[in-house]
Amino acid sequence: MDKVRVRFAPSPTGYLHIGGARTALYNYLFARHLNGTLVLRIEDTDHVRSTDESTKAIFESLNWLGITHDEGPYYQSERRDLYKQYAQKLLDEGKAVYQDDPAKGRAVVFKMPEGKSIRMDDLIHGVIKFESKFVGDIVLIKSDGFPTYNFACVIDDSEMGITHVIRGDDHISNTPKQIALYEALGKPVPKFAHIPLIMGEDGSRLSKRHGHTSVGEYKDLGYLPEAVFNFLSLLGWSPGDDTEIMTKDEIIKRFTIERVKDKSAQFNLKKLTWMNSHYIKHKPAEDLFGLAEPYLTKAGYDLSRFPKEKLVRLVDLYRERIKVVSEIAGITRFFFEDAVNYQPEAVDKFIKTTEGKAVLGAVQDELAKITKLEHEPLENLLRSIAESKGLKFQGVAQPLRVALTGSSVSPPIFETMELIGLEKVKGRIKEAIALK
RNA sequence: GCCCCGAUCGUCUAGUCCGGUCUAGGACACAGGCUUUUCAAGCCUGCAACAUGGGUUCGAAUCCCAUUCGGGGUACCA
Repeated sequence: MDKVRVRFAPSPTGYLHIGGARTALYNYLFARHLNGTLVLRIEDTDHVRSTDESTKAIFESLNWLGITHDEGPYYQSERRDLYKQYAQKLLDEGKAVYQDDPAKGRAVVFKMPEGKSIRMDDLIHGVIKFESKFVGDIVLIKSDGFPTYNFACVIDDSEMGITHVIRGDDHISNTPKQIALYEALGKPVPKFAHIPLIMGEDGSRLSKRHGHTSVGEYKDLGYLPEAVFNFLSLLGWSPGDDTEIMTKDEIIKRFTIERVKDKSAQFNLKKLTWMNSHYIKHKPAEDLFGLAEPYLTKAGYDLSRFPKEKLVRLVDLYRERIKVVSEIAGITRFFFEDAVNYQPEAVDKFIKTTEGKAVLGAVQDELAKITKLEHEPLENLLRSIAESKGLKFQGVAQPLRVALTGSSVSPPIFETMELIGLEKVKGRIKEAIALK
C-alpha cells in the first residue's frame, strides 16, 4: 500500500476549537500509525472572516498539543491562480458556466449532472448514497475571485495527493458535491472518513455558552497537553479494551480509523479534569514546578525570596490536591504571603476555643526549646502534647494547621511546618494565640 | 419542508461486522465504607443502560423494517 497522505485544513476564523483539535488529532494519529504524511492547509478563502491572529492561535494550539505536521502550511489564498485554471478547464469543457448576479457580480458555477446516483464508501459510516437532483449546482469561483470551500478543497486534496479525507460529520453533505467535482475533473476520489461531532454537555452543538471551547483556554486553565490529547483521543474512539490512560505513542500504536465511533460524543469536563489530575500526579516535580511557576508569578508572589528547591518541594506537596495547575496559586498563599489569611470559621472552631489556645500555648512552649524542624522529633513532640492533654492527634494538628495556614485544610502538618520554617512558625503561633 | 447521519448506565465507552460465552464489562460522576494528621489521594462496595414497536430466528444489544428522539446539511461560510 502506498503511503497515506492526510490533511488538517482549518479555516482561520477563530481559535482552535475542541472539535477542530480532535479532527486534527485523528488525522495526526492516522498518519502516524501508518507512517504517512500529515499536511497542514489553511483554508482562508473567506477573506472577510479569516485573520492572521487566528492562524497564529491555531498553530500555537496544535503545537501545544504536540500535533505536528509534515508538510505545509499551505494557504489557499496564495493558490488562487490554480483554482482559476481548473475553473477555466471546466468552463471550456462546458461543465461549468458563468452566472451573473446583479448585486454580487459574475461567478463560475458547476452544473451538476442530472439523474446520477453518487455513492461514497465512508470508512466510518459505510456506504452512503446521494441523488444528484438533491445535490444541486456548485459555485466554484465567487464573484470576489476567491474559490468556494468545496472547489478549493477538491483541487487541493487532489493536487496534494491526499489519500484519506478525515473530517467532521458536518461535511457529509458536501461530499457528493466534491465527488462530482473529482469526476468532472477526471481525478481519483480519495477515501473519506467522517468523524462525528463533539456536542456540549447538554447534547446540543458545542458552542461558547458551554463554557470553554477553545484549546487555548484549557492551556490557560492549567490543563496538561497530554491530558487533553489523551481525553480527546477517547472522545469517539477506544482501543477496544478498557485501557484509558495511554501515552501518545501508545495511542498512535493502537489507533485505527475503523474503531472510531459513528455516534456524536458529549464533551465531559469532569472526566477531562480527572484525567488531568492523573497526569499532574505523575509529572516529575521539577516539570510540575515549571508548569506552576507562571500561575505563582501571576498571583504576585515573589519567588525570588525562596530557594528553588523549596518551591519545587511546595508544588510537589500539592500535586495530589490540585486538579488543574492554576489552582496552585490560591492554595499556596499561606506560604508566600507574610500575613496569614485567617478563615473565620476555622479560627472559631479550632483556635478561639479554650482547648485550642491551650494546645497552641503548649506547642509554643515546646518549640521554644528547639532550633531545628525535623519530622521525627517534631512528630514525637506533638504527639506527646496530644497525649498529655488527653487529645487525639488531630486535636493538636488542627489548631496548629489553622494557626499556620489560616485554613483547616493543608498538606500534612509536618511538611507544612518545615516549609514555613521555624521562625515563621513561632511567629504565626504567637499571632494566632493573640486572636480575639 | 427536503436530503443525510446516528441511538448500550447521567456522560465517555466495550460488546454489534462473524446472532448464543451479556443475569451487558470498564471509566468519569454520584452514594456509602476503609485508611487517616485536616483536605485530598488511595483502596473497597453500591447505584445505574441495550429508545419504542414490529419482524427474521430454536435464540437478537447484535440482522431487517417502521416509529420516536437527537444531530448535521440545505450560502457566491468553511
